[in-house]
Amino acid sequence: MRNIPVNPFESLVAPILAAFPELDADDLSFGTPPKLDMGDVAIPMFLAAKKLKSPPPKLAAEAAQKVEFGSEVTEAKPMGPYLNLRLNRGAIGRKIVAGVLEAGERFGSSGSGKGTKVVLEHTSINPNASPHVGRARNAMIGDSLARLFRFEDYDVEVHYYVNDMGRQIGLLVLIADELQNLTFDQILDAYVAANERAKEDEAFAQAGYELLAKMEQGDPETQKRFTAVTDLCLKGQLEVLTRLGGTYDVFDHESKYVKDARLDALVEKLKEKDAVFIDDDKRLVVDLSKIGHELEEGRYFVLLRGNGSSMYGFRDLAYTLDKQALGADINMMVLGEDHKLYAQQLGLILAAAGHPVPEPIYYSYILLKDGKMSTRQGKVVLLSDFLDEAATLAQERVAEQCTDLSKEEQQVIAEQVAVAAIRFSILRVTPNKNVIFDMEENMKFVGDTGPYIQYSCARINSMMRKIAGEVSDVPAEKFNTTSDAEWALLTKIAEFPNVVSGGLKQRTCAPIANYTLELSRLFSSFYNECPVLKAKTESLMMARLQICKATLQTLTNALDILGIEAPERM
RNA sequence: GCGCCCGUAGCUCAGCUGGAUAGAGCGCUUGCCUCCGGAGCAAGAGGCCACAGGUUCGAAUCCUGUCGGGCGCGCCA
Repeated sequence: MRNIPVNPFESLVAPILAAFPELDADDLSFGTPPKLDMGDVAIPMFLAAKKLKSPPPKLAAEAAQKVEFGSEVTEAKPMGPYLNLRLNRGAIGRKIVAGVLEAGERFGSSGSGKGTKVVLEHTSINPNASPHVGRARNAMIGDSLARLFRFEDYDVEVHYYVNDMGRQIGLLVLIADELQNLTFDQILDAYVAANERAKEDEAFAQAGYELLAKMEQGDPETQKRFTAVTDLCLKGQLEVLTRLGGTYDVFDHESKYVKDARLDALVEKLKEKDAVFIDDDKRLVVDLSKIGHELEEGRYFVLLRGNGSSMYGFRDLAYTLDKQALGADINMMVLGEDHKLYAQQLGLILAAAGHPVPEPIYYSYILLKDGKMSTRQGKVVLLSDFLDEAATLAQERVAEQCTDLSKEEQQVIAEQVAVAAIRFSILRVTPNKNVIFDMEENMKFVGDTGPYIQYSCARINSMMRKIAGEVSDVPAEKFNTTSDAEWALLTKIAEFPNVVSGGLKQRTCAPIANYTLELSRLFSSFYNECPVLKAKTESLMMARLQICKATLQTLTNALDILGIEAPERM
């Protein structure tokens, strides 16, 4: 299918350039005035004024006089530094609707990612407990980013790094042996207990290290025991993450990267720069100050323990090289803010050894109203708990609203509402800000929420169900949509491609989430002010139905990027 | 102590590649279901955009400092 660039104001460019030959298209942009009574579209004159060395207000006045706009412009007047135009809204609106409906599910994508491969690693939760919403922020950000890049035709491969190594897993394995038939629900308690005990029980802690050493040496029996525990965890975690709509292409196990010939070469490169040494405890340590790290804090990076076993970072380097061997053009990973220094350190090492440096996407922690989450104090919101409770509440609403649907159908919808609530509340916040998560607020489904967006979609679907036949994708020549509510909605729809490209550039879906809110609000106003099925004329009804269809298409495309499904009824 | 991120309405957040009168939601006050789905709409109250300087014709947006919060800083992953 063809990508339709919807730039409804394109036809206004040529007349301006004709009047001012010194300018080119890049000097012009189109925006919405703060109030619609100031004009339908505003053209800021700052850039053009700079080029022509004339004050913006003077240029705006001059342009209003000089430019010969065609029939699409009914009035041009300068307002300060802006040239505000009043337009033939029907003609421009028709272009917008036609563009959206022709592009369909591709509307918003410019397809610029075609032929570009992306490897994106995200989630990678330690196998120790059911994920809470804080951990899940990684999964939601990562999954939506994958969807965003795929929407733009990038070839995206999602990787999940399974931390099936390390001392803590060793301890967990020991505890698991004692308890027998460990279940996923018991793992967190077991994990906490194991770490507590290791603090007091020297022999137990030592046994953990020994087990880890055997694991590294490749002892098959030990590997089996580790795998049994980590698989149990991963399976349980994935069950919850899948409920959220997350998908993963490849699972990489940390234990695969204990020994890697490429690391020897990497260490050699560091030696050439005099950046590695063996310390008094026989550890292999990188001195990052030799390869660009300026501060004393975080200067040293340990690769191998005194007994020769590898540290997490050492394995991670091997893993990174392995991912790079896949030949992706873009290598991204979603990391918590606590990994910032660590990722920088890895980056320095990779760069010093002549390897490319992956691109990190950072996010900050989710806080609760009364402070930080604490697994040990039980001050957490488990993702599965939120989804269960939210789905129960949604189910009650759906049962009232959709009495003719089966219980199973109602449950499917309720689950979609619950997922929308959590994904939207997390995704709409800028990733590098802390979010304060309020369980109750997020359970109300009112106001600036995912369910509100879904509700807009359900209303449109409801109208579509009531009419006989299909709504044509080709608007009639006569497209008499002139009200402010219609115009505001249409221009917002036309913004979508820019929102997508902005998100791609900034590597975040937050602007897309906020866009769906703005669009839904404008739709609700339109819906309230403009009768659709009861419009005064047949042609007006059709035009409005087409606006509704274009709105639904845009919302659907945006929600798809966010990983939120829009049920036809709710 | 040092480094990175953040500070916008009572609360939760938009807006930040500098541009018109700083926007939503929740909560509070008022209207609106004999009208396409009230998970909604319309209106009101509520802001020294943390504070202090600077750059600019113009700063919530850029720079510096202060204060407040989050995160990190050599055998955890």
